[in-house]
Amino acid sequence: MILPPSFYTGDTLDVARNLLGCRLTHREGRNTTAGRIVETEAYLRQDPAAHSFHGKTRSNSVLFGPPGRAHLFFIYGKHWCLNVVCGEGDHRGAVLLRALEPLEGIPVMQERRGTVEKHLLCSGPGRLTQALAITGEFNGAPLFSGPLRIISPDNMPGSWQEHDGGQEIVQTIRIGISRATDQPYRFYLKGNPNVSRR
DNA sequence: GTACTGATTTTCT
DNA sequence: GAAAATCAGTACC
Repeated sequence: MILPPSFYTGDTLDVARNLLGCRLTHREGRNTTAGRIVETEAYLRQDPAAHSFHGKTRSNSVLFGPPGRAHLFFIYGKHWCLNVVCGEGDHRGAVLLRALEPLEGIPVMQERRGTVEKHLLCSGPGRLTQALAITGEFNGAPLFSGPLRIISPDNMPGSWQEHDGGQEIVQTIRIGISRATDQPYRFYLKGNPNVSRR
């Protein structure tokens, strides 16, 4: 089932954890690409590392809008990164999708990424957007309707953490930031080869 | 396998 | 003008 808007109004850290195991799909005619989310990072409202920390600007305005939408930002002159807006009011935050396990449209991903190695297709925030062809045009797009969607795991909702037969979740510090580096807001599925870094 | 470095552009702490 | 939630290539173990 498609994750409903209400899923995203929860606590940002819970959303980051519960997104693990869910499926991100991009449907574009015959080129559907999809992957299972295996790594996320949470960025809270009062978080010096968050892009929203210094207030609303032109590029981050989506972070101040309704939850359940995509926020795309361009970084280091090359890469698009995909945030999921979540929380409500003062608790609003964002979840950065950092890595997927490729599931659908793998040949298309290989072509877009310029490699056939499965573990290099979506193992990083810039890599997964390139593999699924997600760019700035999706900034503000909903994740519960339209071409971009996040689907819950196939079995019972509420059992994300068990759905892989006791799949363990690792919680640790975030990557690639220079502020609030000691906060354990990164989550990934233990042992998954598609995680960007151990 | 890890470690270092350059690329390239958008944004505004 | 500097910084940025990154990646790919190269060097070396």
